[in-house]
Formats: sequence, structure tokens, C-alpha cells
Amino acid sequence: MDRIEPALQWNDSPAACLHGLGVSACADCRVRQISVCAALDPHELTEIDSLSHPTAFPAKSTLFTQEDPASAVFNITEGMVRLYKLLPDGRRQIVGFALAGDFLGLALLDRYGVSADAITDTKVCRFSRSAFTAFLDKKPHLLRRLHEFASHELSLAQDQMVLLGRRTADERIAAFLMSLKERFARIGHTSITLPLPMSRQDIADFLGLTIETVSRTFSKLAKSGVIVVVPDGVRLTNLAQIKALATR
Amino acid sequence: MDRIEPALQWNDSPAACLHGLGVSACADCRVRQISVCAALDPHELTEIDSLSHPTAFPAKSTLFTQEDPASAVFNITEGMVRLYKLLPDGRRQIVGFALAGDFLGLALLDRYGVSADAITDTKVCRFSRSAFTAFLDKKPHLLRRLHEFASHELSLAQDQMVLLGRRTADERIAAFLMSLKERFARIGHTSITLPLPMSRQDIADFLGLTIETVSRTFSKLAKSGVIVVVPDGVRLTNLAQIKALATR
DNA sequence: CTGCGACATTGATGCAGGTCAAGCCTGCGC
DNA sequence: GCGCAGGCTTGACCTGCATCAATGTCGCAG
Repeated sequence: MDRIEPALQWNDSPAACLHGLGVSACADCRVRQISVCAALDPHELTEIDSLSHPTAFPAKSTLFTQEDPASAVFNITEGMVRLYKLLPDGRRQIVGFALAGDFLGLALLDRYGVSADAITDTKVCRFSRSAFTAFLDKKPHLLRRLHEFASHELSLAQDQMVLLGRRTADERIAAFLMSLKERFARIGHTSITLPLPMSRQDIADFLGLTIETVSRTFSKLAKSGVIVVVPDGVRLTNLAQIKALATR
Repeated sequence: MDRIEPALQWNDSPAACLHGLGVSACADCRVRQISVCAALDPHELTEIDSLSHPTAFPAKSTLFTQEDPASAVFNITEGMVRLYKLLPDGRRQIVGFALAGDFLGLALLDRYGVSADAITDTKVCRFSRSAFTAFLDKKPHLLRRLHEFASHELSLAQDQMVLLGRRTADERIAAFLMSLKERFARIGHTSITLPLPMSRQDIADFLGLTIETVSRTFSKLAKSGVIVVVPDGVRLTNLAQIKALATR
């Protein structure tokens, strides 16, 4: 319900935010921010800045819990967050990983639909929901942009349904690696090794597999030379092969 | 990407639409319509009426196909539609069934994210996307309501992820029956037997199972007295049991 | 009525991935 | 340094669901 993809634009400097597509500058937390609307003028930026509060969440801490009153909207500026749902017996489905630039809580419903906790040490800009929606009410163009985000989010969710309903373990892992790689690339992280800060259990719960199957699949791909497993990440040595698996 | 749940309000008469929460009256296709915004005045209703065109789709016909330019928004007034994605090798994942009152294409993106075709003979109100968005641009309150729909849609998609990733065949079938029952109830259909106009293959492709497993699970539930399978539907004879399975 | 095609059910068998159970690394507290 | 805990990998085995195959049922065209 809550994760929003990073925008197509990523602006590293406040100036770029001011100038282009950026939205909340969150200036006092010297934070890179993500574009949300086609244009906000300097006055509006100042206004939205005043709504935001920088907050840090250490690894493993909870941002919010499913069914909690949705009191805030978050924009991640650093780190990684997992979003998940639990069944009463403890089975867990991770519905997404949120990276720097992603929004949480944009559904703007009364309660959070998922739980969220920090995988790594994480920094966010926090907006109170009431202030955020009040601002939104005055800026229809922003709302429109936000709706596009939500639509994109839904599209991703539907892709994930295909993955969970109809793909093999190999395909799931490959698709996971590809999409994570693309998301990191979009936020400017293009190192040769793809970081995997989440645990094997997290990956398993995201892909509808077990920890053992994830591990075995990594080993298998490594053995066939498609990836190299390194501490806290993988190197994708045969992208074509992975892509083939991912889109088959 | 495109299905939107029927609203909490269902108004059967044009008068109710005019008066209360309803939106598009689609008057000339004498169609029951669904609420989308907190209030539209009579003038607005007349305006949106003029944007809509009644259209009929016979069973098995295609409303639109994934990646097609999204030229229209639809509101189903009668019948049932399946929304799905295909993998290159023909595997199919149905991401949702749309009932009377549901909107299709509300993502308002340039291209449809899924394919849609009619399961039964279906009637819709069709809005050209450009006219619809133009209208929307003038009515921020409508856009806000629409965003809530999309958020709810996303929430449903996430529930479906849990189902596909972490639930057993029995639980999937039970959850499917429960949610379909509730959706039919919400649009005023409360007969003793739950209609299942879609094929076993459709159910299988929605639940990430095979046709045989669906069939066997129905038989098993029937044998244990929880349901009775009838032509084109099931009777839920032990709701508590089904609910227990569905939410376990 | 007969035959045919689409769909559903049921049974027999197979296998991808789950489960159980050792080990093995790595980091950390002492 | 040592021991210990948490995470990861690997192997052996098991099972839930898929696959393959046969049969049944219904609607419809001729």
C-alpha cells in the first residue's frame, strides 16, 4: 500500500530541486530529494520544507506497523526499508523493499496497510500526514503526480503477482536481481557489485521461497558463472543470461 | 494496474447519484453508477454524463490489451471482466476480476498495464481518457477520491501477494471465495449461491494454481461439507470454516 | 438423436521446492 | 585468544502441488 518508486528524476542538489522537477528539499536535513511534481516554485518549496522533519532509524527498528493510524508520510533519504505483511501464524510476505527516494505512506489512508522496518541504518524525511494532505489539497498538480506514483506502484505489485504466481525459483531470483539493479542504478548507485543488504530470509519472504531455496539458487547461478556471490552482495557477471531468465 | 474496487456506496437510481456521492450517471445508458467523489453537483453530473458512452462487450471479447495506448477509462455496469498479464511462453497471471461498478484504466498512464477481456456479456460506460483527465483536472476533490481508489487497489494487490507467496491451495480457494462473496454483497448481489462465472482455468490463473488443483480443492471442500458445488457457482454452507481457512 | 468440442473431474505418477538436519563462517563479547 | 550466536550453505529426504492421462458432462450443431 505504501511504497512509491523513486521518480524518474533524481536531483542531487537543492538547486536542481528548486529548478526542475523536485519537490521537498527538506533543506535543513541536507537531503537529496525526489521529484514528485512537474514544478514547484521556490515559495512552495519553502513551504513544504517547513513541513518536513529529518529522522533516523537504526537498522532493525520499526518505522510503523500495519494497522497503525497513518500519522506520517516518509521519504527515505538513506538506507533500506522492508515492507511486509504477516499472517497470524507468523508466515511473512515482504511486499517491497524501499530505497532512498522512495515514499512510504503515500496511500494517505487512515491506517498503514503494511509494516515497515529498517534493514540498514536509515534516514528519512518525515511529514505529518495532516500537514502533507493539507498541502496537497492546495496543489492539485502535486496530487496528480502522486496518483501517477501510486499507479506505478500498483503496476509493480502486479508484476510481483506474476512472479509469485507463475515463475520458477530461478526466474524469481533473476527477476529480483535485475529489478534491484535497475532501482539502484536509478538512484545513482552503479557500482560493479549489486549490494544485498537484506538477509536471505528477507529475499525468501519477498520471492515466496525458503531461505534454503534462495541459497541453493544463488549457488547454482554462481556455479554456472552467471553471478559471483560476495559479502553483502552479488556481482552480475552474465547480465544477458540473467535478463533472459528474468523475462522468460 | 487498472481495476478499482466498487465504492463503499452503490447507488441504483440516477436520483441517488445526483443527490449523494455518485459520480458518472451515464444517464443515456440508464446505468447504475458508482460513487467516486464526495460530491458532484448537478451541473458537474451533466458535464460528466456528456463524456460517457455506453458500450457492450460480448463474453470473451477484449476490452483492451496490455501495452495498448490507454485511450479510455471504463466503468463496468454489468458483467465480469478478467485482468491479466501474460508471460512470453503463455503462462498467465490473472491480477483481478472486475465486477459491476469497478473502474478500469484509472491509472491514467499512457499505456494499459494489463489486458482485459469480458468473461460474461459485459456493459460498460466508456470515457475517453483525454476528456476524463481534463474533467479531473478541474475537480481536485474527484482526483483525491480517485487516488483513494488506487490506494485501495494497491492494498488488495498486496493481499494477493501474501496469498500467492505464502498460502496453501486450500487457503487460496477459501480466501478467493470469501472475497468474491464480499464483493458481490457490496454491489447488492446477496443470493444464497455465489456465482462463479469464470472458468476453473481463470480461477487457477488467479490463485497461482493449476486447474486440477482447483478442482480437487473444490471437491475436497465439498466432501467435508464446507461448500456445495452447483452449476456456475458454489453455495457456502459453512462460512465460519471458510473464513477460518481464509484468514489463517 | 448423434457427434463433437469445451470444460470439469479424478486418478496415477513425478518433481520443484519445502523440511529437517548438519556443518560452516563471521563478528562480537569477554 | 575462546566461545557463542546468528546467518548462510549444503545434503538427504519428503510432500504439496504439478503433470500426464483417462473419463465424464454439458451444450450445441447438424
